[in-house]
Amino acid sequence: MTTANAEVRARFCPSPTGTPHVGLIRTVLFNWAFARHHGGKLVFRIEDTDASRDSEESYRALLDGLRWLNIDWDEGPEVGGPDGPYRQSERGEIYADIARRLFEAGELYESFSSNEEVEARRKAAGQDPKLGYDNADRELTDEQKATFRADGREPVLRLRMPDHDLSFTDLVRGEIVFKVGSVPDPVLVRANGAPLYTLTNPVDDALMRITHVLRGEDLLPSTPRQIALYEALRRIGVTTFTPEFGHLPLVRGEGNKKLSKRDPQSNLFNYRDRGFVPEGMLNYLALLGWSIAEDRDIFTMDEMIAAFDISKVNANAARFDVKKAEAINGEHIRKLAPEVFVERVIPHLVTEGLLPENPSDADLDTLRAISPLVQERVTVLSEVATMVRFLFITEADFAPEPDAAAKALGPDAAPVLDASIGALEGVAEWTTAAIEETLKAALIDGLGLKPRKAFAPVRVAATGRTVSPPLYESLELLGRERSLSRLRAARS
RNA sequence: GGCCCCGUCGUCUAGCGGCCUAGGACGCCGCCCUCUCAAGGCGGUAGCGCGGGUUCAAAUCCCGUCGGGGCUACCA
Repeated sequence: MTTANAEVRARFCPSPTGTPHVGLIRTVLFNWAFARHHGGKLVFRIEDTDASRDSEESYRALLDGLRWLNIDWDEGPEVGGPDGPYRQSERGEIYADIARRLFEAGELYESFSSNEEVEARRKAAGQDPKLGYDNADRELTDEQKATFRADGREPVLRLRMPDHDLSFTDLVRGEIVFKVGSVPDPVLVRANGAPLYTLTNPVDDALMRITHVLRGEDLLPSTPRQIALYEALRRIGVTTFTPEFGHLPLVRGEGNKKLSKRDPQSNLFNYRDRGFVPEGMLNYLALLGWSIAEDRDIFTMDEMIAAFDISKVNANAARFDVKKAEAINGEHIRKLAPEVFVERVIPHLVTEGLLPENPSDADLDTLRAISPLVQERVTVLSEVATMVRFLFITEADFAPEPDAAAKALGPDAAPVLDASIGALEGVAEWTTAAIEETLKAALIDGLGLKPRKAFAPVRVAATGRTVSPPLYESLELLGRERSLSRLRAARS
């Protein structure tokens, strides 16, 4: 396996079906980090040769997801490049031409066997039908082919697999050998002339001069036939080298199975909607099969690029652990500059109906003031909404949560609320310090209450929840009027 | 069934022959801080699937075994 050019050219070539899967994103991430680490290129190609499954919506979702994560590519959709087009649905003539050349060179042959016929032959020979196609059509005579055609049958084109073992050195797993005869001749072109993934994927990798193929382990079994195709492509002069392969560990869900596309946990956008930040999402995904150091797991993408080494990627499957993903995400949220945090939180508050599309300056001032208090206590941005809700909700809509009220606004609360109202009415300057001093004097000293008992009713009355940002600051931001009216409302 | 991959705390991982009485992180438990919840600090819980080799020495190498997974389409 020789790499003709020194430049690393990795690629990402998803099929646009459904929503972006976190496993797929982990794959781009590793390709991207690999390419960037080596100062090479990342080629982005869309494998949409199956019109029945691919959709424009999925294609756009893919771009959207990548843009959100700030993963960029050097050649591909929207940025162009020397080997376009980058959507396989637009490369029909290229595949037809190469298929013709391969056929003329004897690398492909016409095969007329139907699945039923193959299965029948396997059974007749006392073999398991699951063994698949039996290479029976390899040496059909012209007369036999003419007979099939006379019956109205059109052939598919199959690749003649070589008569030697196929081995390669996997970048992640080391030496892997597939015994000769263990892989049946694959179909590359349908009877109607439509090219299949088995043809288009290696052909495009060759044409785009891809040097390193890093993909999921689920594609490992297809490697021998791809290497065989590469050998054929080299013989007809389409390319001069075979890329290196590296198979990344599968991402599993609950249980031991591969994380299903149907599982909501696999949907990248679920995480975005819940308020994962790109920095956290990527950091967590990077940990699925790789680690930056023995004693550290929080890092930036620049750090990942600097340290990424494909040979250090772990070969065993990894389970996607939402809890840990959230913890990592929380770390990154805390590292955001305050103004950046505010910017990213706004869309979530808009979604929750707590802010209009274009928030007023007053709203923004309030948000900026409360932000530092919540930034350090959330793990995903959507949590911010529940924490600051009490500040942005209208008085008409405000009401303490039933559970919280039951816990903290019972009969015992009456004297506490009365004392609080009386004391706060006399506060000269409505500031955090003054509120704290006043409340402590009235409740702790005055009523002789434990702090825990003293502040719970006030907190629930003012914020509606037993858990809130720090109380005095919250009251200051709420303002004297709203604070007192909520306390009075809770009293009655 | 066939082919192939994988096997360190519950989970993600470090480890690539001696530094390992196995390190970090998430989770969980406890303590501190404290107006709540977090965050932060401190401490604790828990693991090399099993059996043979090789070696002075194995989580690390080899074989077997068991277990898990992937693929097995005229999908990608």
